[in-house]
Amino acid sequence: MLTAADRVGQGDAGGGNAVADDAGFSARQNEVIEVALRLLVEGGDKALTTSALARAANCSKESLYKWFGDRDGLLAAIVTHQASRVRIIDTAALPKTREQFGAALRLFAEDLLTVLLSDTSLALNRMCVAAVRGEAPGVGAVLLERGKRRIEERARRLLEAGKAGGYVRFEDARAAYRTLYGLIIGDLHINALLGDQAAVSSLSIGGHAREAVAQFLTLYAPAGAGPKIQS
Amino acid sequence: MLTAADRVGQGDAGGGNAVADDAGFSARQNEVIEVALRLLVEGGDKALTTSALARAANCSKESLYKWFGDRDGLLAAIVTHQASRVRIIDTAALPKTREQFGAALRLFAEDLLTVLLSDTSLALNRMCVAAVRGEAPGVGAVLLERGKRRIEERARRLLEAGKAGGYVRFEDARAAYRTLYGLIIGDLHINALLGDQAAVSSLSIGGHAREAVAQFLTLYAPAGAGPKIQS
DNA sequence: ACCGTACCGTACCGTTCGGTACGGTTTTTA
DNA sequence: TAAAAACCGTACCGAACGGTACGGTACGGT
Repeated sequence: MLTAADRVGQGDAGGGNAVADDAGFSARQNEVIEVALRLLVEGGDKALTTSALARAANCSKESLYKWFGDRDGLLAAIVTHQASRVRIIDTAALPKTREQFGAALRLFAEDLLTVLLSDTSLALNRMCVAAVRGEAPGVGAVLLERGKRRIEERARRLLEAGKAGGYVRFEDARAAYRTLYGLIIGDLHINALLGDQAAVSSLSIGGHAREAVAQFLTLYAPAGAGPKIQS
Repeated sequence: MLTAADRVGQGDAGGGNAVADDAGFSARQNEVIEVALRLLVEGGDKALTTSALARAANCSKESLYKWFGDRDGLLAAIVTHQASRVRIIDTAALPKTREQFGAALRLFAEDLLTVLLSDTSLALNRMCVAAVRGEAPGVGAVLLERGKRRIEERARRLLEAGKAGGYVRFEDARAAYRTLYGLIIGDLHINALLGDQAAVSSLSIGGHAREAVAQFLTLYAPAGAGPKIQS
């Protein structure tokens, strides 16, 4: 028996000639997935019914079940699709100077804020959070693995580069990343997830990112450097 | 017409003699609410159906609807009830020394971690997050107002006391609180909400709280003090 | 011209849920 | 003690959802 996660990316297995994208879905399937994502953003988890999706995307429910297996498979497909869209700007050019390192951190902070507070990400996170049932992994694991983990990897590489260059000092990379994440996000994400729009609307992404990175550099400054005051 | 939020606390309006607690619910109603909370923790949002609750709590569905109006009213009642349970240890004795201030911050950090990562809080937050529908405030607003806001108030008073005592320095109390929250929680909360149990299980509450508070004190140390190295 | 495949639109089925109604029983009140 | 209110257990209803089945259509291959 295939689980929903296993089924992801196995659509169009009948031998058609459609080309699959990176995530393994045909063009038509991606169209449907994007309509599903739109429904999800507009009306939340409850609005994304198979009937509503078939109507909005001009496809048949039978096709939905052939492509995605069941509703959970559809949800997993949406998460996978969106995770492949959020291209991680893998700064192949690792920072060579302290200024480049700070700039790379600020860029990461701005990207993280922009993505996490976007309507799309919020709707997706709400869906995955709601799908967690006790011990079952569910769709939330897919989002964790294909979304957050990859973002964390990017930051970890950046932090290691900063450590190698002597710009920051830390022992536990996991703890350092958690601190960086906390300084950038704070309680913004959970407030936004709970529907508090005021917290998000009155926020300067650039300014907040700069402040958070300055705080991080202060905390993880090498022993020799004096305390850096945030600009 | 009453909204779900308006109805909260108006149970037992028929003239019974039952005594209402702080949140406005009778003893019997609190029994039912706690059973509902247990169902929610065990099986998630989907498991908390009116029929299941009536069966588990040995009450009739008719009583449920008389007490709470509709399902949303029941959910709001659960949130209100739990928020009133999490008594904020209002440290009436504000810190008089730097050590007391640090200890109070550490206690706050431990309380915050313990509460936010508890099964009950996670289930409640999952429910409220899932209940957010676009522009409608929903139950999430109740949790924000009666839960998070009050915790934030406690921390804000603590921070102001620290500022008055000269232990910390900041301009924007909101920003300072967000930093403190971020240092304490990091990405632990969202990971736990998404079902990642590994991130939570391998965590020493006390140690992490101490570290986060040390970082906060480093960042917000008054200008005169030298950089404090975390113990 | 014929076939296989993929697909659409619609209808349909079994289940479940929120919400209501009713008879019988317990508890409160006078 | 008797009326009245609250309550329980069960049954019931309409609606909506996940999932399936079927007839009809477009299209590329042979």
